Amino acid sequence: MNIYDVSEHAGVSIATVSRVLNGNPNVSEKTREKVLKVMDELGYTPNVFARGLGLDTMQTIGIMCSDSSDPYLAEAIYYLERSLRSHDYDAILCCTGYDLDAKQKYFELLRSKRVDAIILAGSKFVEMRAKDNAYIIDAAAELPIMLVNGYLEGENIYSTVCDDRAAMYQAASQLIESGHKRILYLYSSYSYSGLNKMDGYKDALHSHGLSVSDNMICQCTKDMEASRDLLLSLHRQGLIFDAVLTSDDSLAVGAVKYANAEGISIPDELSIIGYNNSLLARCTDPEITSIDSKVEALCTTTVNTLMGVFSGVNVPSRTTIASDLIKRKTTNF
Amino acid sequence: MNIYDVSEHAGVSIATVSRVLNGNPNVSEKTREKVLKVMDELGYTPNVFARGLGLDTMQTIGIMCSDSSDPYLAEAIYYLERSLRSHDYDAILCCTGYDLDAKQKYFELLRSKRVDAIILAGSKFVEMRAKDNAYIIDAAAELPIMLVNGYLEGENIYSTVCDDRAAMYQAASQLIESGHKRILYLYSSYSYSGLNKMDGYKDALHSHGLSVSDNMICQCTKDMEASRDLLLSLHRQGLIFDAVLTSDDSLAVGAVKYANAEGISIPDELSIIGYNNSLLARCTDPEITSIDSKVEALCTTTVNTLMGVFSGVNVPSRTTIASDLIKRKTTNF
DNA sequence: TTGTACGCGTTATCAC
DNA sequence: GTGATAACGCGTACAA
Repeated sequence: MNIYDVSEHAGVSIATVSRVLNGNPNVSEKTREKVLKVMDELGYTPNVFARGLGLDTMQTIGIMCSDSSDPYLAEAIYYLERSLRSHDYDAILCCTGYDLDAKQKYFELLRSKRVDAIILAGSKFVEMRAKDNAYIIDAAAELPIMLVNGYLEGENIYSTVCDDRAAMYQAASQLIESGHKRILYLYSSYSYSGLNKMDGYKDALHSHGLSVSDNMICQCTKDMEASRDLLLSLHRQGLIFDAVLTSDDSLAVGAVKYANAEGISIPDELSIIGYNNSLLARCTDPEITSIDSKVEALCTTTVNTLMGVFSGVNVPSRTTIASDLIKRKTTNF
Repeated sequence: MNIYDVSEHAGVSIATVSRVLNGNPNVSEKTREKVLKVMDELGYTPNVFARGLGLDTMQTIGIMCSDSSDPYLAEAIYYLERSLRSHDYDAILCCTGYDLDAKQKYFELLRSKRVDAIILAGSKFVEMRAKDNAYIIDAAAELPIMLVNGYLEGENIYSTVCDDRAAMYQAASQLIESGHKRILYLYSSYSYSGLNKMDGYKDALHSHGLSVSDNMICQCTKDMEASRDLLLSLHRQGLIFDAVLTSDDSLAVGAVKYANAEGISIPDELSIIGYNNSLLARCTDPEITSIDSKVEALCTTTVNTLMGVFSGVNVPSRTTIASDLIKRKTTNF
């Protein structure tokens, strides 16, 4: 079943069928109706492979993410897919894990599939060493690269980020201004976003005349049990803290578990702030005050920017979206 | 950069280049090396669109799911993608929502993209009325349809399901045997899986000589706040229950919140069992005993079955995977 | 307004 | 072991 069958049954040429198919106005109403009728009768569907070959596009975008089962990334992928589809683009998903070699391998794989663009979802795709990002910058010569919550400078590379630094600055400041003096900072990675968050925390302490001490900044696997255990052990080692600020909700959940386990009252004795405002923040008792990093806005903006790139509009290479602090029961403000 | 360029530079015909590309043994070692060298020098990558047109496949599978941000489905999609990719297949994601018309529309869309198979992830794709599933059964004449945790009978349709009925039967039985007499059943939908779960609950009561009463079976939006509020209102209306069995972890989280809010002691006064053993079950205090529906096994089995279908092996049209009860702190066994 | 003919880059079927 | 050539199905100049 192809365009020739349709043309034959309708008694017109394939060019006319193609015109009808693509809404070309240079077809008489009568012919159009005849062709549409035949298409319907034959149950004709254009062959996307042939179309792709001719136009050199299948209207498909590659989405890379380290782990789509992570609540934050799962949401991002959901919004990206929905948004892309509303623009008639398909999304090929590719979960890469965290290994640089694997990321590069999958990146090349997607390129070989001739996707129209690659979206790197999450902050795990920008490496510390510049040379490790060269493969992205090089590829951008051939197709647009979109970063969701990551920043990389380069021609044809577009970043949409949440203002993590400001978000953390604000959160830490509110903690300080509500009387907290010893804020423990818990983070899980040194990504672009991770570093910004930490800077926000440090800046807030500085601005308020507090000193930043290394033992109040702790790295922890992004896992609630790991976070709980780390806090338990720090507490037993005698570390004093009256607030925990975390780079991810899962770490904050661990903090709530720690407090509940030790009979520490929240927020009277300990305040806790999470990040991402995911489902997790609403699971615990008390529910967690969390920074909303605006995933949906981040994703739709990314897709809108990409559509701008496709249509040749001049779009910003970097868009920053402000976050919100969602106040719940783990803080006293 | 195409096969002609390579053939020209290597001084061979395109047929030979194609043979080298596809590992055809009828090429002399010398020629092969020469061609490979040229390919490397020119940075040649075969055009997947052209290949797709010729072979009528792009090695792509469509994955449909109602909402990929749901923790359970997000995990499923992760495992499906990973497993498909390990077999050199791409995954096109399509989030459909819950509306039947939309599901049908996207189903046809994926078919028009000529994917090699469609995976329906989650139990939301089998409708109560048989005629509403006709579109799936019809499509199966042309491509394999795989259901993950849903069952539909039909030629070229393959289902991989968790034994929800047995899982619920076991969970309810354990509650009864540990002294519970009034088990409230909370569910969110009438899907294939949803009905099986409910049957398991009812069967367990019957087997243990307890009567099933309608007011102990409550439907609730799949949302923890909705669940908490429903239980609060039931409680205040005077309904007595000593256990809550739920069709989803989010409902169980709501039950924990309800108990914590009312000062009801878990598990002494109230036992709670969730479903899916998702992240959510580990967020609360106390952590929730939950039925592990074995998503990973479900997904890898689905993909393995699909590969069997592709290779013409005789595969079962239905595979059932046993679940596990993961005991935590909301039950006293 | 409509039709012809070619290009897109493969794979596969022949001949040699 | 290798090469010429025909599909594959569409879009689109260009011609009519």
